[in-house]
Amino acid sequence: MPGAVSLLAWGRLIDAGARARHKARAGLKAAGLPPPEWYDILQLLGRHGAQRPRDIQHKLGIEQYTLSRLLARMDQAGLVAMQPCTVDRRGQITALTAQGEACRAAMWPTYAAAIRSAIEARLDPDERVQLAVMLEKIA
Amino acid sequence: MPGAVSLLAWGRLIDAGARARHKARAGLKAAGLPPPEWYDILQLLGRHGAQRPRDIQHKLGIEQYTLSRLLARMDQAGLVAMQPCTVDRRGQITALTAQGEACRAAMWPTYAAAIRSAIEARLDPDERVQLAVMLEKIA
DNA sequence: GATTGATCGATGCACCTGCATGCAAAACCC
DNA sequence: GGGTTTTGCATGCAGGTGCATCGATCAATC
Repeated sequence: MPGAVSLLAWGRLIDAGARARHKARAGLKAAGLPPPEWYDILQLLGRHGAQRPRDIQHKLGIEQYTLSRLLARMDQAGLVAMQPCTVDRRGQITALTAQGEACRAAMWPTYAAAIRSAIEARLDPDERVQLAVMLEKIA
Repeated sequence: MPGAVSLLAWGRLIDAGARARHKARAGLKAAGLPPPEWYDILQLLGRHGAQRPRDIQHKLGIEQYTLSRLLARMDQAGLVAMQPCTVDRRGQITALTAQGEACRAAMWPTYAAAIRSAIEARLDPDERVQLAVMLEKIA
């Protein structure tokens, strides 16, 4: 049976995580922008170059079917482009389009605001470090 | 623009929260048990007695429409009973049934295991306190 | 180089959630 | 009291998620 402190930490972890995600999503939606997952993908493709769904899936920890449909929507929206993969004909190369990069850039201010209001507005610098350290052990 | 530590903390918060929730849900489902939200409601009704949806909603921070359907399913499953509210005929009193209490008890070991593996297996006691404190400031 | 098994990605289905709205009862206000 | 606003809960609809499974391709073993 978990101790009281563990229960407290658990409850707050679940709650804080849900709230944070929800707020970020709401802020983006209010600005007419896509959800946070899109940002993560756009960012990954921008930083690390075009890659296969499988790799994105592992790096971001998204379920296979979720990512598949996510990419389909983003492709539909013109933010990424799917190209046939020459070395493995099952796969596809998912590349960031110019429009995709523009979208990522457009999302950043709003996304960043959510992060600031969740983390920086409530924790001073050394508390942020503490939180990051504790959370690393959990994830 | 958020600092690097804030970004790190944010990412881990989102990730750890999602992972924790997902693991708890998966564990319960694997044991043929209802999802974690059900536990929270059953627990609340057990501890604090029968009450109206509105109160549950505020205490647990659930969206109104989510709770409405959640309670409908739990009622359907016989875990709670909806009784007309005498003091406000719009409302209903949601009460825990014996079957509901049994379900809550049956869920606890599995739920507790998820909490232990997420918190207690990875943090020693004073780290748990630190985490709880940091998360309180965020939530 | 053929068979067998594993991996990649898509998708049908059922369920769940978010949003907007509806209806009914209460609270407010003149 | 009569009309307006607010509150409590339910729900139709659109969209997202999880699960299982599929077709296609690759890899491994013989």
